[in-house]
Amino acid sequence: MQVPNEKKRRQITDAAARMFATRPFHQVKLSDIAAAAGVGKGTLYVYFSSKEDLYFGLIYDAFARMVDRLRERISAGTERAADDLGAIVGELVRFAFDNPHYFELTRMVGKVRGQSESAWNQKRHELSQLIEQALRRGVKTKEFCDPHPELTAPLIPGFVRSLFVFGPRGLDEKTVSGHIVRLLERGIVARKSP
Amino acid sequence: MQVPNEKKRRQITDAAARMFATRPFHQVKLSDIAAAAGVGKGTLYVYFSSKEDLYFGLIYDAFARMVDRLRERISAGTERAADDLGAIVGELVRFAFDNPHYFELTRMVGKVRGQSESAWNQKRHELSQLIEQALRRGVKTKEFCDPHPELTAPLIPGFVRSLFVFGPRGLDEKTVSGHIVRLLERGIVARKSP
Amino acid sequence: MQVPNEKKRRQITDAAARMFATRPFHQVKLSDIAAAAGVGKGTLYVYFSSKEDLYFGLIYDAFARMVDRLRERISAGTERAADDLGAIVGELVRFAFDNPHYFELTRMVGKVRGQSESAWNQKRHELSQLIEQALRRGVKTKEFCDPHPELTAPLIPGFVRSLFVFGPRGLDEKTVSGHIVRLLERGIVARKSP
Amino acid sequence: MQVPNEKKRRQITDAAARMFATRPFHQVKLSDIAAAAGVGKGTLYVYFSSKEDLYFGLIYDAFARMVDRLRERISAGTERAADDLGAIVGELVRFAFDNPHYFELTRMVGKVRGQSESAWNQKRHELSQLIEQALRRGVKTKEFCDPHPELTAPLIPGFVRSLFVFGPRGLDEKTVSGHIVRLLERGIVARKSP
DNA sequence: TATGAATGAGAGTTCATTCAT
DNA sequence: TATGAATGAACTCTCATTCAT
Repeated sequence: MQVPNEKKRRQITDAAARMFATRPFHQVKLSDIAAAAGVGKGTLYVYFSSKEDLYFGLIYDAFARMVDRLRERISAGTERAADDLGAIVGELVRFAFDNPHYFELTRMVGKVRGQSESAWNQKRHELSQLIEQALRRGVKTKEFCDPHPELTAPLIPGFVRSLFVFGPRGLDEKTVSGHIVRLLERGIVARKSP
Repeated sequence: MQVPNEKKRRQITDAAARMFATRPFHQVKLSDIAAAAGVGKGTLYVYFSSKEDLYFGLIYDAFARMVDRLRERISAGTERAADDLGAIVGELVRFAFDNPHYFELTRMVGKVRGQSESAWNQKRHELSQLIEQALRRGVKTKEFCDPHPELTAPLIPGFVRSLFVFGPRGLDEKTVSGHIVRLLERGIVARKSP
Repeated sequence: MQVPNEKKRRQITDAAARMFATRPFHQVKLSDIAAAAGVGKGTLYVYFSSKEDLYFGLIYDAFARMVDRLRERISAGTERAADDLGAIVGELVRFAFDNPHYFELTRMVGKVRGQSESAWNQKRHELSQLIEQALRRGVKTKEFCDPHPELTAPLIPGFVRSLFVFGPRGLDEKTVSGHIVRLLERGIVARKSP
Repeated sequence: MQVPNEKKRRQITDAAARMFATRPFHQVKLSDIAAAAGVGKGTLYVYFSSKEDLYFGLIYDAFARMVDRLRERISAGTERAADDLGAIVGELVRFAFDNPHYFELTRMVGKVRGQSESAWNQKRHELSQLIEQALRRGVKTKEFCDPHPELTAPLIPGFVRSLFVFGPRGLDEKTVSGHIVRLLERGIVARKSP
C-alpha cells in the first residue's frame, strides 16, 4: 500500500509556495497548484483540509524554519547582543525576501481554525521572546539602552514588513538589513564625533 | 435630495472600509458592502468600476486625507527638522489611532495592478517625499546623519503600522510616538554620556 | 428593475419535477435543471437555497396541492363517509401517479432544516387528520366498523405507496384505487350472500 | 484466520445496512461504511463491484432470509388459507420488528437498474408468488373473495411497511398483526350481524 | 440615477473507484 | 487478500458583474 509521503507533501508545499508568492490568495487556483506539483487535485485534500489550510501550513513551515534557524544561531547567548540583533534582522529580511506574501497571511489569523493556528501563534511567541531576550541581554550588558524592550521587540519584525510593503522595489538583502540595523542601533540624529 | 453624489459615495466608502478592515479581500462580498452602505448592489458600479477599484479608492481616500493633513501641519519647512519629524510621527500615530484598521487595508498592495492603484501610489509618493524632504533637510543642517533617507522615509509610516499590528494592545498615543521618535533619533545602542 | 417572478419560479419547479421524476436525487444535476428551465444556474439560487431545498419545495408544492384538493372535496363532511374514503384514495393514487418519487423524499425528513420541513410536516399532519376524521365519522354513522381508526388512517397513504413500490408496473389509476377501496371496505374474506 | 470470506462480507453488510437505513443513498459514503465495518475502503471492492451492488446485495440478503423463513413456515399449503395468511402477516411483522430499517432500504428500488437488482426482484417475485398462491388457494376454497389477488399480494408486505413508516410508534407485534389481518379479512365496512 | 434579479464562468470540494504495496 | 493513498471527473455553490425596469 502507498504510504503518506513526506516527499509528496513537499512537492505540494513547494508548488503552492511558488504560486502564492506570485499572486494573492484569491488568484491562486488549486488546480494550478496541483498541476504544478504534479499531483491530482484530490491529493491536495489528502494532505490539507482546505485551501486556507494549505496556505496556512505553507507559511507556518517557512516561519517555523526561520524561527528555528534563529534559535540555533542565537543559541546560548554567548555572542555580543549586537551580533544577535544583526542575526535576527538578517534572518527576518531573508525570510521576507523568500516569502514575499507572508505578511498578507496574518490577516487570516483568527479566521482559520484548527491546530495550525495555535502552532503558528506558538512560533510567533517564540520569535518575540527571542528578540526581547536579546534586547534585554544587551541592556544588561550595557551594550543597549532601551527603556521599552517590550515595545522595540515587536517593532523589529514589523520593521522588515514595513520596509517590504512601503519601501522601494528592487532592494537587495544586504542594503535592507544594513540600513535597518544601523537605524536600530544608532538612529538618525547626528552626534559629535568623539 | 440634492448632491446625493458625494454623500452616497461616502456611505459606500465607509461601509467598505469597515468590511475590508475586518476580512481579507477575497472574503468581502460586494453585496455585503452594498447592504452595509444601505444602497443597491448596482449602485456600487455607479461610483466604482470594479471591486478592486472600490478597494483602491478606499485606501486612497483615507490615505489622501492623512497626507493632506500632514502637509498642512508640516507646512513650509521653516521649523527644525527634528520638530518636523516629531510632527510627522505624531500625525501618523494620531492617524493610526483615528483609523485603527487602515493598515489592514493595505495588505493587498503590490499584488494587484491597475489604474486605481496608481492614484494611491501617487499619494504615497507624496508622503514619502514629505518625509524624505524633512529628513534630507535635517541631514543638510547636520541635525541628522542618514546615508539612506530614501530607505528611512518609507520605514517611518511602517513603524507606526508595526507597533499597531505586532505591539501590545492598549498603548496610548504619547507612549507610542515617544518610543518611535526616540528609537528613530538615537537608536538603542548605549553611548557614553558627554 | 426586475421583480422576483412567480412565473420563473414555476418554470424551475416544472423543470425540476420532470428531472426528479426521471432519475433519483443524486443523478439529477442542477445544471440540467437550469438548462431545462431555460434559466441560468445561478437563478436557481435566487429561488431556492440549495438542491435539497429545491427538491423539497418541489414535493411540498405537489403534496400541499393534493391535501388542499382533498380538503376541498371532503369539505364539510356532508357526504357519506364511504364517498369521502373513495375521494381520499383517489387523490392519493393520482398523487402517486403524478409524483412517482414522492415517497423517496420522506427519507430526508429530519435531515433537511428550515421552514420547508415544518411546512411539510404541517401538511402531512393535516392529511392524517383528514383521513382519521373521515374514518371516525364513518364509525359514528355506523357505516364503518373499525376499532383502531388511528391505525387505519396512517395505513392508507401507506397503501398507495406500497402498491406503487411493490406492485406490478403498468397499472392504471382506476384499477389501483378500485382495488384499494374494495380491500379497505370489505376485505377478502368471502361472506355468504344475503 | 480461515473462512475470512463470509465473516467479512457480513461485517460489511451489517455496517452498510445501518448506514443506508439512516441516510439516503447519496449521503452514504463508502468510506463511512468501510470505517464502520472495520475494513479498508478497497476491501469493499473485493466483495462488491460498486456502491450500487453493495446496496442491492444488502437488501437482497435481508430480504432473502425473510422469504426463506416464510417458505419454511408456510410449508406445503396443507393448512387453511386464512391460517396461511395469518402466518404470512405474522412473519412479515416479525421481520419488520427484527429489521426495523429494512423498509427504509428499499427506497431506491425501481430507480436504479442493474444486474444486482434482478436478484432482488427475483426474490421479491418469490414472495409475491407465495402470498398470491395462498390467496388464490383461499379463493378456490371459497374462503376468500378477491378479484385481483395479484394486486392484493404485493400490498401485504406494503401494509406492514406502511404501518411502520407512517403509524404511531411503540406498537407491539400482536396489535399490528391483529389489525392488519382484520383489515385484510373483513375491511372496515360495517355489516349486519347474521 | 438606482436597483436587485439574473447570470454563468469559475472555484473549491467530494467521493467512487483504482492500484501500488 | 487487504489496504488506504491517489485520483480526477463531476458536482454544488459563489459572486462580480450586467441590465431590465
